[in-house]
Amino acid sequence: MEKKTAHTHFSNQQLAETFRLIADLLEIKGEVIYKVLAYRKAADSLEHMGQSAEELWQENRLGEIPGVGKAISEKMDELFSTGQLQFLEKLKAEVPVGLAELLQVPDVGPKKAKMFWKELGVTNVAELETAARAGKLRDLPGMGEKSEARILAGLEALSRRTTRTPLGVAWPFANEIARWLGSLPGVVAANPAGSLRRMRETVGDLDISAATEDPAPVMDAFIHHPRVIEVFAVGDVKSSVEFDNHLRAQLWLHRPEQYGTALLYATGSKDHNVRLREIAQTMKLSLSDRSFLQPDGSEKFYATEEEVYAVLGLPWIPPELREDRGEIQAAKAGRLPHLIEVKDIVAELHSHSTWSDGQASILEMAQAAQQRGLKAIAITDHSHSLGVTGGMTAEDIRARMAEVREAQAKMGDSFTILQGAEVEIRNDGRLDYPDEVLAELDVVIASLHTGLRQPKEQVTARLIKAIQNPHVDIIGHPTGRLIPDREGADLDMNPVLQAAKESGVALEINANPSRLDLDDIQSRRAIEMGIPLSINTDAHSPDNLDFLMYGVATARRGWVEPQHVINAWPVEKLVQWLKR
DNA sequence: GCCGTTTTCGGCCCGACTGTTTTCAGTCG
Repeated sequence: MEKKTAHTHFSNQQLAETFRLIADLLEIKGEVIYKVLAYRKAADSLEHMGQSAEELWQENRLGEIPGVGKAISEKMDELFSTGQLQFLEKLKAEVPVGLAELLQVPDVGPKKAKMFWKELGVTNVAELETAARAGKLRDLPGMGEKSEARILAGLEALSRRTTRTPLGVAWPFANEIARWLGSLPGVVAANPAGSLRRMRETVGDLDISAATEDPAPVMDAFIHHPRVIEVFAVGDVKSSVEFDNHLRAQLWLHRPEQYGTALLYATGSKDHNVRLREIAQTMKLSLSDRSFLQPDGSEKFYATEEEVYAVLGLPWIPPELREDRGEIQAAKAGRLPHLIEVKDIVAELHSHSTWSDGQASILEMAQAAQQRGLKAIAITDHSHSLGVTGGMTAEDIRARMAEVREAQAKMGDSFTILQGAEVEIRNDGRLDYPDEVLAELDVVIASLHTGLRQPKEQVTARLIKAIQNPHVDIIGHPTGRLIPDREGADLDMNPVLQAAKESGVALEINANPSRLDLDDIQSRRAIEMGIPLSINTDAHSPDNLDFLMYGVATARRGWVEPQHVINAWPVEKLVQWLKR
């Protein structure tokens, strides 16, 4: 059959946004909630699947997407074929589209949005603010002065809130709070939960769970933590605050004997939990955050997640896998991956010294790596065309070799320093050094730093040309994205992955929490294709080496095992691979 | 609107918190 050609291209992200908008407008209109949830579920699937919906559409395979049935398939078909969606246009004529953004305001949901629209003619956030300031909200049914003030505060928070918080900011802070909670009298356990525990690259609010027999003093201590600047809600089991760094956090308290179900519930993801509850239902059990409800109405409590999974006939599933991306089926079949861990990494293959924009000498970087238990480090300073970094010329590389040898002598035989460079991929896809210079290096990383906004065909061809250079070992931060500010290059990933597979080049998972590039989904596709990965910190100073945990976390979310990662191999095997 | 080795029709998670209420509605996770 002939392949279909799209009238208009839509990325999965764009499709997801379209269906989320439909869901919001339908909900405000008052459509049955399950129809609304169905659109949101389809949007989630589109966002989280590794494949492009447009490709599936071309092959008439849209129905394979979980949560996409006849109606939503037809809507995507119309979008690809015509660039339009009549259903949405009619919906917009019924419900002002600006009302959807009202749902972003804390304490404003579909019911209130509809009421503000019908009673006051409010159709967007700006009009809501005007109405609230004029004191018009307080007289509406179910509203009062307090509700009006909360919405005003919510509007202010909304204008202040930028984006989701990068993991690299949220993780250290949440753990500091959790450790502090754990040190309070009577607290048996305290953990970050939610997307933070699943190590998603960005997180919204922080979810923290703790176990104690005596919740009142713990809750009281929490809301009076010296860094808390606002308390939004406080109850016996749950409270919600904002810290002075503008991170918001919820604390859930549970009795220690219920902590297993509680932590599982709070960790999510929502979809993972839904699957677990479905399994429970087949066993005539009802799983909640507090217990398993038995058919006779009694409850059984479990203190650990391991016990909860065991009741369901499953092994414990690492939080990074809990995204409903096949982990439950794998657990059932006894085929969970043996996920890579930080301790599996033996070598850092992407680091910088004072020979380019790094802050430390080669020896200092090597010593810092050794202190962290590594057996080898590649010093991969920038090449000269990346002017801002003070990159090396070919002559600099030869001069640097002497310093590497000196540092190697001081480090002794138990630690290896590799000669490397992070070579710029120029605008035409050629590398910054001639082949004979590249041949002298142990490790060649090729990276894009400029021209990331080139058209898809051009930037993809450029990267593939670099992949095909026989001296290149690793592609550094392949897409060039920066979290949360900059989208990566508009790469066509299929041919890029295919080229990496054919050339046997490793793709990097850059562990810098502002990069995490490749991401979890792309990493999983790469290992499924048999492409080797390399997890590196891109350290510009000794303490940057501690970014490793974020790269490993991203790899774990991508189901990566140690054998997939070249710098988790024994050093001898790694060195041999580099010489291939 | 989606989905099905319990169903092609009838489910789809539900409890905590707040505010405005005299027993509940809306929001949130």
